[in-house]
Amino acid sequence: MKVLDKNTEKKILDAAKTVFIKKGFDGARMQEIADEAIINKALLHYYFRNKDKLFDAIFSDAFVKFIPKIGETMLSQKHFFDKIKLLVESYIDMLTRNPHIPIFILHEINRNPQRIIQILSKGGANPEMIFKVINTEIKKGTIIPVKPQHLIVNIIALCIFPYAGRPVIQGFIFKNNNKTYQKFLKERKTEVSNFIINAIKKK
Amino acid sequence: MKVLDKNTEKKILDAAKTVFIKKGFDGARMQEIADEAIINKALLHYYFRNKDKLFDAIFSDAFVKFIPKIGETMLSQKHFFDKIKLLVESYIDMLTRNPHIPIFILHEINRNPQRIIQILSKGGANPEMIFKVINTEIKKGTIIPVKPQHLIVNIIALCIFPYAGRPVIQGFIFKNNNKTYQKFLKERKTEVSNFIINAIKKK
DNA sequence: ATTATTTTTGACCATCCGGTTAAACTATAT
DNA sequence: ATATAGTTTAACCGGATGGTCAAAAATAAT
Repeated sequence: MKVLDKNTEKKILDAAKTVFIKKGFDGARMQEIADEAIINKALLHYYFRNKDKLFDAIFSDAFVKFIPKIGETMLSQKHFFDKIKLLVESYIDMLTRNPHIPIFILHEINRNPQRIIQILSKGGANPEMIFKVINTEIKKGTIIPVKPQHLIVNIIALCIFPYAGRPVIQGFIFKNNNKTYQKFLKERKTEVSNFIINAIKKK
Repeated sequence: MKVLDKNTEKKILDAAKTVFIKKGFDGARMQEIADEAIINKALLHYYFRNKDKLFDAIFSDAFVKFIPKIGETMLSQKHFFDKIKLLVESYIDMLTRNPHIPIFILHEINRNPQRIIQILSKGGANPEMIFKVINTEIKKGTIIPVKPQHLIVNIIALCIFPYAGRPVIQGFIFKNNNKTYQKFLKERKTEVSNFIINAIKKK
Protein backbone atom coordinates (compact mmCIF):
# COMPACT_ATOMS: atom_id res chain seq x y z
CA MET A 1 0.00 0.00 0.00
CA LYS A 2 1.54 3.22 -1.13
CA VAL A 3 0.32 5.54 1.60
CA LEU A 4 2.31 3.69 4.21
CA ASP A 5 5.47 3.79 2.15
CA LYS A 6 7.95 6.52 2.71
CA ASN A 7 8.20 8.62 -0.38
CA THR A 8 10.33 6.62 -2.83
CA GLU A 9 12.57 9.55 -3.61
CA LYS A 10 13.33 9.97 0.07
CA LYS A 11 14.01 6.25 0.40
CA ILE A 12 16.48 6.47 -2.46
CA LEU A 13 18.21 9.53 -1.05
CA ASP A 14 18.58 7.92 2.36
CA ALA A 15 19.99 4.76 0.85
CA ALA A 16 22.30 6.65 -1.48
CA LYS A 17 23.59 8.74 1.40
CA THR A 18 24.42 5.65 3.40
CA VAL A 19 26.18 3.89 0.57
CA PHE A 20 28.00 6.85 -0.97
CA ILE A 21 29.29 8.10 2.36
CA LYS A 22 30.48 4.65 3.34
CA LYS A 23 32.05 3.66 0.03
CA GLY A 24 32.67 6.85 -1.91
CA PHE A 25 31.57 7.45 -5.49
CA ASP A 26 33.85 4.84 -7.04
CA GLY A 27 33.18 2.21 -4.42
CA ALA A 28 29.41 2.65 -4.42
CA ARG A 29 27.28 0.37 -6.63
CA MET A 30 23.92 1.36 -8.00
CA GLN A 31 22.67 -2.14 -7.21
CA GLU A 32 23.76 -1.76 -3.60
CA ILE A 33 21.90 1.53 -3.30
CA ALA A 34 18.81 -0.09 -4.80
CA ASP A 35 19.07 -2.99 -2.35
CA GLU A 36 19.51 -0.59 0.58
CA ALA A 37 16.38 1.26 -0.54
CA ILE A 38 14.61 -2.07 -1.21
CA ILE A 39 13.64 -1.13 -4.74
CA ASN A 40 14.46 -2.19 -8.27
CA LYS A 41 17.65 -0.80 -9.74
CA ALA A 42 15.83 0.61 -12.75
CA LEU A 43 13.83 2.75 -10.39
CA LEU A 44 16.98 4.54 -9.33
CA HIS A 45 17.48 5.62 -12.90
CA TYR A 46 13.85 6.60 -13.15
CA TYR A 47 14.22 9.08 -10.28
CA PHE A 48 17.83 10.10 -10.85
CA ARG A 49 18.92 9.69 -14.42
CA ASN A 50 22.37 8.39 -13.58
CA LYS A 51 24.94 7.79 -10.87
CA ASP A 52 26.44 11.27 -11.19
CA LYS A 53 23.11 13.01 -10.73
CA LEU A 54 22.30 10.92 -7.68
CA PHE A 55 25.74 11.54 -6.26
CA ASP A 56 25.44 15.27 -6.74
CA ALA A 57 22.27 15.33 -4.69
CA ILE A 58 24.04 13.60 -1.80
CA PHE A 59 27.25 15.53 -2.13
CA SER A 60 25.84 19.02 -2.13
CA ASP A 61 23.74 18.21 0.91
CA ALA A 62 26.74 16.86 2.79
CA PHE A 63 28.94 19.72 1.69
CA VAL A 64 26.68 22.34 3.25
CA LYS A 65 27.04 20.59 6.58
CA PHE A 66 30.77 20.32 6.17
CA ILE A 67 31.27 24.09 5.95
CA PRO A 68 30.58 25.56 9.36
CA LYS A 69 28.35 28.62 9.56
CA ILE A 70 31.28 30.63 10.74
CA GLY A 71 29.98 33.94 9.43
CA GLU A 72 26.72 34.09 11.40
CA THR A 73 28.44 33.31 14.64
CA MET A 74 31.28 35.74 14.10
CA LEU A 75 29.04 38.67 13.28
CA SER A 76 26.93 38.41 16.41
CA GLN A 77 27.34 40.80 19.32
CA LYS A 78 28.85 38.38 21.83
CA HIS A 79 32.32 38.50 23.31
CA PHE A 80 34.87 37.12 20.87
CA PHE A 81 35.76 34.18 23.07
CA ASP A 82 32.10 33.28 23.43
CA LYS A 83 31.79 33.32 19.66
CA ILE A 84 34.62 30.83 19.45
CA LYS A 85 33.07 28.63 22.12
CA LEU A 86 29.74 28.71 20.32
CA LEU A 87 31.26 27.99 16.93
CA VAL A 88 33.33 25.07 18.19
CA GLU A 89 30.46 23.62 20.15
CA SER A 90 27.89 23.77 17.38
CA TYR A 91 30.34 22.47 14.79
CA ILE A 92 31.39 19.53 16.94
CA ASP A 93 27.71 18.81 17.62
CA MET A 94 27.06 18.66 13.92
CA LEU A 95 30.06 16.37 13.40
CA THR A 96 28.86 14.09 16.16
CA ARG A 97 25.57 13.72 14.31
CA ASN A 98 27.35 13.21 10.96
CA PRO A 99 30.71 11.69 11.81
CA HIS A 100 31.43 10.29 8.37
CA ILE A 101 30.92 13.46 6.41
CA PRO A 102 34.47 14.81 6.73
CA ILE A 103 36.32 11.98 5.03
CA PHE A 104 33.60 11.67 2.43
CA ILE A 105 33.83 15.34 1.49
CA LEU A 106 37.60 15.53 1.70
CA HIS A 107 38.05 12.46 -0.46
CA GLU A 108 35.51 13.42 -3.08
CA ILE A 109 36.70 17.01 -3.30
CA ASN A 110 40.17 15.67 -3.88
CA ARG A 111 38.98 13.24 -6.50
CA ASN A 112 37.35 16.08 -8.38
CA PRO A 113 38.68 19.49 -7.32
CA GLN A 114 36.82 21.04 -10.23
CA ARG A 115 33.67 20.65 -8.21
CA ILE A 116 34.81 23.18 -5.63
CA ILE A 117 35.25 25.76 -8.34
CA GLN A 118 31.66 25.24 -9.46
CA ILE A 119 30.46 25.58 -5.89
CA LEU A 120 32.42 28.78 -5.44
CA SER A 121 31.12 30.24 -8.68
CA LYS A 122 27.59 29.88 -7.32
CA GLY A 123 28.58 32.44 -4.70
CA GLY A 124 30.04 30.59 -1.79
CA ALA A 125 32.33 32.28 0.62
CA ASN A 126 32.98 35.70 1.99
CA PRO A 127 35.86 35.31 4.39
CA GLU A 128 36.76 39.01 4.35
CA MET A 129 34.14 39.86 6.94
CA ILE A 130 35.55 37.23 9.27
CA PHE A 131 39.09 38.50 8.71
CA LYS A 132 37.82 41.93 9.64
CA VAL A 133 36.23 40.71 12.87
CA ILE A 134 39.46 38.99 13.89
CA ASN A 135 41.59 42.00 13.02
CA THR A 136 39.30 44.24 15.05
CA GLU A 137 39.82 42.03 18.09
CA ILE A 138 43.57 42.27 17.58
CA LYS A 139 43.36 46.07 17.50
CA LYS A 140 41.08 46.04 20.55
CA GLY A 141 43.76 44.01 22.30
CA THR A 142 41.52 41.04 23.08
CA ILE A 143 43.87 38.69 21.28
CA ILE A 144 47.49 38.68 20.20
CA PRO A 145 48.34 39.35 16.54
CA VAL A 146 47.54 36.29 14.42
CA LYS A 147 46.91 35.97 10.71
CA PRO A 148 43.15 35.41 10.46
CA GLN A 149 43.64 32.72 7.81
CA HIS A 150 45.67 30.61 10.19
CA LEU A 151 43.25 31.08 13.03
CA ILE A 152 40.28 30.00 10.96
CA VAL A 153 42.06 26.95 9.60
CA ASN A 154 43.24 26.05 13.09
CA ILE A 155 39.72 26.17 14.50
CA ILE A 156 38.30 23.97 11.78
CA ALA A 157 41.25 21.59 11.89
CA LEU A 158 40.87 21.00 15.62
CA CYS A 159 37.16 20.28 15.23
CA ILE A 160 37.29 18.06 12.18
CA PHE A 161 40.39 15.96 12.59
CA PRO A 162 39.16 13.66 15.36
CA TYR A 163 36.32 12.66 13.03
CA ALA A 164 38.29 12.43 9.81
CA GLY A 165 41.08 10.51 11.49
CA ARG A 166 39.01 8.52 13.89
CA PRO A 167 40.14 4.98 13.09
CA VAL A 168 43.80 5.94 13.31
CA ILE A 169 43.48 7.96 16.51
CA GLN A 170 41.20 5.45 18.16
CA GLY A 171 43.55 2.66 17.18
CA PHE A 172 46.85 4.20 18.13
CA ILE A 173 45.99 6.41 21.08
CA PHE A 174 42.98 4.65 22.53
CA LYS A 175 43.87 1.00 21.93
CA ASN A 176 40.68 0.72 19.88
CA ASN A 177 38.51 1.35 22.89
CA ASN A 178 35.30 2.76 21.51
CA LYS A 179 33.90 4.04 24.77
CA THR A 180 37.04 5.91 25.70
CA TYR A 181 37.02 7.52 22.30
CA GLN A 182 33.43 8.65 22.65
CA LYS A 183 34.35 10.26 25.93
CA PHE A 184 37.33 11.91 24.30
CA LEU A 185 35.13 13.37 21.57
CA LYS A 186 32.73 14.82 24.11
CA GLU A 187 35.56 16.39 26.05
CA ARG A 188 36.77 18.17 22.97
CA LYS A 189 33.84 20.59 22.94
CA THR A 190 35.40 22.45 25.85
CA GLU A 191 38.97 21.28 25.34
CA VAL A 192 39.23 22.72 21.84
CA SER A 193 37.82 26.14 22.65
CA ASN A 194 40.05 26.40 25.72
CA PHE A 195 43.05 25.46 23.62
CA ILE A 196 42.24 28.06 20.99
CA ILE A 197 41.45 30.83 23.45
CA ASN A 198 44.64 30.15 25.38
CA ALA A 199 46.63 30.28 22.17
CA ILE A 200 45.39 33.75 21.20
CA LYS A 201 44.42 35.43 24.48
CA LYS A 202 46.41 38.50 25.37
CA LYS A 203 47.62 38.50 28.96
CA MET B 1 68.25 -2.88 -23.31
CA LYS B 2 67.49 -3.92 -19.80
CA VAL B 3 70.43 -2.37 -18.02
CA LEU B 4 69.21 1.10 -18.83
CA ASP B 5 65.74 0.32 -17.58
CA LYS B 6 64.78 1.13 -14.05
CA ASN B 7 64.02 -2.06 -12.20
CA THR B 8 60.56 -3.14 -13.37
CA GLU B 9 59.30 -3.68 -9.87
CA LYS B 10 60.31 -0.15 -8.94
CA LYS B 11 58.60 1.18 -12.07
CA ILE B 12 55.41 -0.59 -11.08
CA LEU B 13 55.53 0.65 -7.51
CA ASP B 14 56.08 4.22 -8.63
CA ALA B 15 53.21 4.03 -11.07
CA ALA B 16 50.92 2.33 -8.59
CA LYS B 17 51.70 4.94 -5.98
CA THR B 18 50.79 7.73 -8.38
CA VAL B 19 47.54 6.16 -9.48
CA PHE B 20 46.36 4.75 -6.15
CA ILE B 21 47.04 7.97 -4.28
CA LYS B 22 45.28 10.03 -6.92
CA LYS B 23 42.25 7.78 -7.42
CA GLY B 24 42.03 5.56 -4.36
CA PHE B 25 41.69 1.78 -4.49
CA ASP B 26 38.25 1.74 -6.08
CA GLY B 27 39.00 4.45 -8.59
CA ALA B 28 42.35 3.04 -9.68
CA ARG B 29 42.50 0.79 -12.75
CA MET B 30 45.12 -1.88 -13.25
CA GLN B 31 45.35 -0.85 -16.90
CA GLU B 32 46.03 2.73 -15.88
CA ILE B 33 48.82 1.64 -13.57
CA ALA B 34 50.30 -0.46 -16.36
CA ASP B 35 50.13 2.48 -18.75
CA GLU B 36 51.73 4.77 -16.20
CA ALA B 37 54.55 2.25 -15.78
CA ILE B 38 54.71 1.73 -19.57
CA ILE B 39 54.40 -2.03 -19.32
CA ASN B 40 51.91 -4.71 -20.20
CA LYS B 41 49.04 -5.22 -17.81
CA ALA B 42 49.82 -8.92 -17.42
CA LEU B 43 53.19 -7.96 -16.07
CA LEU B 44 51.54 -6.26 -13.14
CA HIS B 45 50.01 -9.57 -12.17
CA TYR B 46 53.32 -11.30 -12.70
CA TYR B 47 55.00 -9.08 -10.10
CA PHE B 48 52.01 -8.54 -7.79
CA ARG B 49 49.48 -11.31 -8.02
CA ASN B 50 46.47 -9.04 -7.78
CA LYS B 51 45.19 -5.53 -7.12
CA ASP B 52 44.97 -6.04 -3.37
CA LYS B 53 48.56 -7.20 -3.04
CA LEU B 54 49.80 -4.24 -5.07
CA PHE B 55 47.67 -1.86 -3.07
CA ASP B 56 48.97 -3.20 0.21
CA ALA B 57 52.53 -2.48 -0.86
CA ILE B 58 51.62 1.14 -1.56
CA PHE B 59 49.42 1.57 1.45
CA SER B 60 51.81 0.33 4.09
CA ASP B 61 54.55 2.52 2.69
CA ALA B 62 52.32 5.60 2.76
CA PHE B 63 50.98 4.76 6.18
CA VAL B 64 54.43 4.82 7.76
CA LYS B 65 54.88 8.35 6.50
CA PHE B 66 51.46 9.35 7.74
CA ILE B 67 52.26 8.53 11.36
CA PRO B 68 54.77 11.09 12.59
CA LYS B 69 57.79 9.83 14.49
CA ILE B 70 56.50 11.51 17.57
CA GLY B 71 58.22 9.16 19.96
CA GLU B 72 61.82 9.77 18.89
CA THR B 73 61.41 13.51 19.06
CA MET B 74 59.65 13.50 22.40
CA LEU B 75 62.22 11.31 24.13
CA SER B 76 65.20 13.49 23.20
CA GLN B 77 66.86 15.78 25.73
CA LYS B 78 65.77 19.11 24.27
CA HIS B 79 63.47 21.66 25.88
CA PHE B 80 59.85 20.62 25.51
CA PHE B 81 58.98 23.57 23.31
CA ASP B 82 61.91 22.81 21.03
CA LYS B 83 60.65 19.26 20.74
CA ILE B 84 57.29 20.58 19.59
CA LYS B 85 58.92 22.94 17.11
CA LEU B 86 61.03 20.12 15.73
CA LEU B 87 58.11 17.72 15.49
CA VAL B 88 55.86 20.21 13.74
CA GLU B 89 58.56 21.31 11.36
CA SER B 90 59.66 17.84 10.31
CA TYR B 91 56.09 16.62 9.97
CA ILE B 92 55.06 19.57 7.83
CA ASP B 93 58.18 19.07 5.73
CA MET B 94 57.17 15.48 5.12
CA LEU B 95 53.63 16.54 4.21
CA THR B 96 54.98 19.13 1.80
CA ARG B 97 56.88 16.38 0.04
CA ASN B 98 53.84 14.05 0.10
CA PRO B 99 50.81 16.34 0.12
CA HIS B 100 48.32 13.73 -1.07
CA ILE B 101 49.08 11.09 1.51
CA PRO B 102 46.65 12.34 4.18
CA ILE B 103 43.43 12.06 2.22
CA PHE B 104 44.58 8.80 0.70
CA ILE B 105 45.25 7.24 4.09
CA LEU B 106 42.20 8.71 5.79
CA HIS B 107 39.89 7.54 3.03
CA GLU B 108 41.32 4.05 2.73
CA ILE B 109 41.45 3.50 6.48
CA ASN B 110 37.82 4.47 6.61
CA ARG B 111 36.94 2.18 3.74
CA ASN B 112 38.54 -0.70 5.58
CA PRO B 113 39.01 -0.01 9.29
CA GLN B 114 39.94 -3.65 9.78
CA ARG B 115 43.29 -2.82 8.27
CA ILE B 116 44.27 -0.60 11.19
CA ILE B 117 43.68 -3.46 13.58
CA GLN B 118 46.07 -5.64 11.58
CA ILE B 119 48.65 -2.88 11.64
CA LEU B 120 48.28 -2.45 15.37
CA SER B 121 48.57 -6.17 15.99
CA LYS B 122 51.99 -6.12 14.32
CA GLY B 123 53.09 -3.91 17.17
CA GLY B 124 52.40 -0.35 16.30
CA ALA B 125 52.07 2.29 18.90
CA ASN B 126 53.25 3.02 22.36
CA PRO B 127 51.70 6.32 23.32
CA GLU B 128 52.21 5.80 27.06
CA MET B 129 55.77 7.07 26.90
CA ILE B 130 54.59 10.25 25.23
CA PHE B 131 51.82 10.72 27.77
CA LYS B 132 54.48 10.40 30.45
CA VAL B 133 56.70 13.03 28.88
CA ILE B 134 53.81 15.48 28.68
CA ASN B 135 52.69 14.78 32.24
CA THR B 136 56.23 15.35 33.45
CA GLU B 137 56.25 18.78 31.83
CA ILE B 138 52.97 19.58 33.54
CA LYS B 139 54.45 18.62 36.92
CA LYS B 140 57.60 20.60 36.14
CA GLY B 141 55.34 23.57 35.47
CA THR B 142 56.52 24.14 31.91
CA ILE B 143 52.97 23.82 30.62
CA ILE B 144 49.47 24.09 32.02
CA PRO B 145 47.49 20.92 32.74
CA VAL B 146 46.23 19.35 29.51
CA LYS B 147 45.17 15.82 28.75
CA PRO B 148 48.03 14.38 26.71
CA GLN B 149 45.61 12.72 24.30
CA HIS B 150 44.11 16.05 23.33
CA LEU B 151 47.48 17.70 22.95
CA ILE B 152 48.78 15.00 20.62
CA VAL B 153 45.64 15.03 18.50
CA ASN B 154 45.76 18.83 18.35
CA ILE B 155 49.35 18.85 17.13
CA ILE B 156 48.68 16.35 14.38
CA ALA B 157 45.38 17.98 13.41
CA LEU B 158 47.01 21.38 12.94
CA CYS B 159 49.73 19.90 10.76
CA ILE B 160 47.62 17.61 8.61
CA PHE B 161 44.43 19.52 7.97
CA PRO B 162 45.79 22.11 5.53
CA TYR B 163 46.91 19.21 3.34
CA ALA B 164 43.85 17.00 3.74
CA GLY B 165 41.51 19.93 3.22
CA ARG B 166 43.54 21.80 0.70
CA PRO B 167 41.00 22.26 -2.10
CA VAL B 168 38.33 23.53 0.26
CA ILE B 169 40.60 25.89 2.15
CA GLN B 170 42.31 27.13 -0.96
CA GLY B 171 38.96 27.67 -2.60
CA PHE B 172 37.10 29.35 0.20
CA ILE B 173 39.80 31.25 2.03
CA PHE B 174 42.31 31.93 -0.71
CA LYS B 175 40.05 32.46 -3.70
CA ASN B 176 41.80 29.53 -5.37
CA ASN B 177 45.08 31.37 -5.50
CA ASN B 178 47.73 28.67 -5.61
CA LYS B 179 50.69 30.90 -4.83
CA THR B 180 49.06 32.46 -1.78
CA TYR B 181 48.26 29.01 -0.53
CA GLN B 182 51.83 27.82 -0.94
CA LYS B 183 52.96 30.80 1.09
CA PHE B 184 50.35 29.99 3.72
CA LEU B 185 51.61 26.42 4.00
CA LYS B 186 55.19 27.59 4.51
CA GLU B 187 54.11 30.04 7.19
CA ARG B 188 52.47 27.26 9.13
CA LYS B 189 55.77 25.67 10.14
CA THR B 190 56.29 28.50 12.63
CA GLU B 191 52.66 29.54 12.99
CA VAL B 192 51.51 26.12 14.21
CA SER B 193 54.24 25.63 16.79
CA ASN B 194 53.69 29.15 18.11
CA PHE B 195 49.98 28.48 18.34
CA ILE B 196 50.50 25.24 20.25
CA ILE B 197 53.13 26.63 22.58
CA ASN B 198 50.99 29.66 23.38
CA ALA B 199 48.07 27.39 24.11
CA ILE B 200 49.91 25.32 26.71
CA LYS B 201 52.66 27.60 28.04
CA LYS B 202 52.42 28.50 31.70
CA LYS B 203 52.89 32.19 32.38
C1' DA C 1 75.66 -23.58 -29.52
C1' DT C 2 72.05 -25.44 -26.90
C1' DT C 3 69.14 -25.82 -23.10
C1' DA C 4 66.80 -24.04 -19.16
C1' DT C 5 64.90 -20.09 -16.77
C1' DT C 6 63.01 -15.73 -16.29
C1' DT C 7 60.63 -11.80 -18.12
C1' DT C 8 57.34 -9.71 -21.23
C1' DT C 9 53.51 -9.65 -24.31
C1' DG C 10 48.94 -10.00 -27.02
C1' DA C 11 44.87 -12.24 -26.91
C1' DC C 12 41.38 -13.77 -24.33
C1' DC C 13 37.74 -14.73 -20.55
C1' DA C 14 34.25 -14.28 -16.96
C1' DT C 15 32.20 -11.19 -14.31
C1' DC C 16 30.63 -6.84 -12.90
C1' DC C 17 28.35 -2.66 -13.60
C1' DG C 18 25.87 1.48 -15.24
C1' DG C 19 22.26 2.08 -17.92
C1' DT C 20 18.04 0.83 -21.17
C1' DT C 21 13.69 -1.17 -22.61
C1' DA C 22 9.34 -2.94 -22.85
C1' DA C 23 5.94 -4.60 -20.37
C1' DA C 24 3.19 -4.90 -15.98
C1' DC C 25 1.06 -2.70 -12.35
C1' DT C 26 -1.21 1.22 -9.90
C1' DA C 27 -3.63 5.37 -9.36
C1' DT C 28 -6.15 9.08 -11.31
C1' DA C 29 -9.24 11.42 -14.50
C1' DT C 30 -13.27 11.26 -17.50
C1' DA D 1 -15.94 1.15 -17.16
C1' DT D 2 -12.27 2.95 -19.70
C1' DA D 3 -8.59 5.73 -21.13
C1' DT D 4 -4.46 8.18 -19.45
C1' DA D 5 -0.57 9.06 -16.91
C1' DG D 6 2.64 7.75 -13.43
C1' DT D 7 5.28 4.06 -11.06
C1' DT D 8 7.73 -0.32 -10.66
C1' DT D 9 9.81 -4.45 -12.34
C1' DA D 10 12.38 -8.35 -14.83
C1' DA D 11 15.22 -9.03 -18.40
C1' DC D 12 18.67 -7.51 -21.06
C1' DC D 13 22.92 -4.89 -23.28
C1' DG D 14 27.47 -3.30 -24.15
C1' DG D 15 31.52 -1.86 -22.40
C1' DA D 16 34.84 -1.90 -18.72
C1' DT D 17 37.70 -4.44 -15.59
C1' DG D 18 40.47 -7.79 -12.90
C1' DG D 19 42.67 -11.59 -13.96
C1' DT D 20 44.62 -15.76 -16.93
C1' DC D 21 47.28 -18.19 -20.45
C1' DA D 22 50.19 -19.72 -23.85
C1' DA D 23 53.64 -18.25 -26.58
C1' DA D 24 57.48 -15.05 -27.66
C1' DA D 25 61.57 -12.65 -26.27
C1' DA D 26 65.39 -11.98 -23.38
C1' DT D 27 68.69 -13.68 -20.13
C1' DA D 28 71.40 -17.07 -17.75
C1' DA D 29 73.40 -21.70 -17.30
C1' DT D 30 75.63 -25.76 -19.47
